[in-house]
Amino acid sequence: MSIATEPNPLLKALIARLAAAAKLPQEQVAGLLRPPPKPDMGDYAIPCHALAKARGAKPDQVAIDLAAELALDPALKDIVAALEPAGAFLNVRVNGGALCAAILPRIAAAGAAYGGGAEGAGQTVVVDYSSPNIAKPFHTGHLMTTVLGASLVRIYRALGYRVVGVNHLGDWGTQCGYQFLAWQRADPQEREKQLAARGIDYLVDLYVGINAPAKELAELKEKLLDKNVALQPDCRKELETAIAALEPQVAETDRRARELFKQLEDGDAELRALWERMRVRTLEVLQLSYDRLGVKFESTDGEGFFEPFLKPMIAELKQKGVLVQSEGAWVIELAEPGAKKKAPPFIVVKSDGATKYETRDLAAAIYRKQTYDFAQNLYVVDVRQGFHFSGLFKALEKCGYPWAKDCRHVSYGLMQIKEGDATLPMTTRGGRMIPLSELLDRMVGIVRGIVDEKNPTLPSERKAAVAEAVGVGAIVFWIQARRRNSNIVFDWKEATNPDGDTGPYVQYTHARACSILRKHGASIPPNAQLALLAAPAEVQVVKALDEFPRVVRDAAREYEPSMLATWLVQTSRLFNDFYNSHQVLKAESEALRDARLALVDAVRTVLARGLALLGLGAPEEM
RNA sequence: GUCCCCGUAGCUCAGUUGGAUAGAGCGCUGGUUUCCUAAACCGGAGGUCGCAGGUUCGAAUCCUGCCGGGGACGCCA
Repeated sequence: MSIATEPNPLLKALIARLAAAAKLPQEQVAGLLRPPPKPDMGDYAIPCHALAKARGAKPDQVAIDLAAELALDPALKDIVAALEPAGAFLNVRVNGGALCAAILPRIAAAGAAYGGGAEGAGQTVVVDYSSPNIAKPFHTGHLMTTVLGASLVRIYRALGYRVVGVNHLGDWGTQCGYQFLAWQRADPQEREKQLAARGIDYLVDLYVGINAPAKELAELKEKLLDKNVALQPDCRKELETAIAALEPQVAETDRRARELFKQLEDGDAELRALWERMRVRTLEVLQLSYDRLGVKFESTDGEGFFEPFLKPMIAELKQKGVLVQSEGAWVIELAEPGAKKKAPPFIVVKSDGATKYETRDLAAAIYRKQTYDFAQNLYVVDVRQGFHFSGLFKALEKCGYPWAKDCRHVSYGLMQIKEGDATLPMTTRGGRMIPLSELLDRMVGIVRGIVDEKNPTLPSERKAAVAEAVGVGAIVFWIQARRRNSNIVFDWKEATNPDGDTGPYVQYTHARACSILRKHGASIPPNAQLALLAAPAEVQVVKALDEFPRVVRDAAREYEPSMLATWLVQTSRLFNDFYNSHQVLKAESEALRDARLALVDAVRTVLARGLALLGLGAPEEM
């Protein structure tokens, strides 16, 4: 157990004495200890049901006996303020000042590293996240994986793990052929300009544009086949004519696109250079948005990178006998012998001989194990691909890789955006999608208006920095404020509500703490009498800070950054309560002022740290 | 049809390794600025924790069945 997760000295002593009195191992007592339902009932409670069995007495009596026994313990004299049996529970109220004096120095000593640890030393975690497809718009769905993945990277890194963030770019497939073809047809100067300025958005335009006739054709055919609509003969004829006119054109485009992609696969130098250029430029433009989110990848090996690995892998798997032929395709059978319903196989090579993204995922997983020797391999991908990943992991198991159990699909729900009274899905059919940069800009613009209103005297460049941190933070926090599997609706107005469970609320609380320290000017006195911090509001805040290291670990274990967000809001609320009811700079005495300054400094440190782990900035004023 | 996720206050959600009287925010409503940022704080109203069984001293939490919402399910990614 690292220092950070060890109970604070006071709690440790309490646990030791409780364990001795109850004649139980300390770990068990530590596990039983919990906060009472209401803070005014005490600081820690121990349920006595389990103890009652061992003692052969009623739980209520055990609580009473234990209280009497502990009251006589000299080691607890300065620690415990009250021992109150309440039914089957024993409530312990500790000496608040002593508790603060036990907790705050640990935070001051750790500083910005508080909450972190070294338990991950020597272990590697691979996090596959963001991973946009270059034929599809980078929209709010990618924002989810990017935000969640980046937080997991930071959280695991804080715990001492070596973390490899991978942006597994969807940069391979027939789509490339379509994009090449559209590129060839585009004006040479215009296309350069567009690619340089818009990156992936331009590639998507190319793909969508050249696919428009095919899409139209598909829609016409659907209309013709729709049994629910009775078509007039002349209308039917019209449809048939339109289809006949489109069909050769679409077929020709498809043929040429496939041909171009085949050429790329076969190593055509010119196409390869173009592909590389598109890929690099896409990443460069994306990085502009990534920078605003504080995201940086260790690897950008996309699907194309794994192309050379596929043939050898397929050959090896065939030789091993894992890859078998089924209905013309090469598959890994996943069906369990005794299962009621036959699970579909994992298709590695299509019946036309082409590979699929399953093939590349398989190769990528093997590559990652060989290259990084991960302890965990995480895929931050939306929940709809759950079936794919369970298949992938089972397939890896069938291939005989024991590390298949270390792979995990970190799923998340869908995000929609609220516009007025309407709720728009991020992938509207035919409707325009909001590009990421635009989403961020709009939010920052809204926040800039609030800053202008609330803090007009702030210099302009400071305003801009605050608006950026708070605007982007509002979105980033909103996404992480609920458990990742729930579907979320983004609400422009609510996300910036400083009274709500929002990023701006936490950031504002942090700015308040900074403001006090700034007004104080001088450095924090190092040897404050922390035991003076005995008011309930003070003790509640310090106890919350004490919880932080555990919350970081829970968030890592559950892959749930939302746990940090929840903690940040709760702690902010407690601090604001303290702020409102107690003066710091004009405290009753200098000694009390110094102690409160230490508390404020600790709050500032830990809130900033928590925000940073979630990818939010922490402006010192706003 | 099979599998996965979800169902808690009018709305958005915490709480789920089983523990006491189920908590926040929004919205509604009443109050707090000679005081460190009122982008704040405090109070009030608001609940058959989807339904029904079961396990347990104890269930929002675990098990079974059902209802309702979303998603996936052999050659798209």
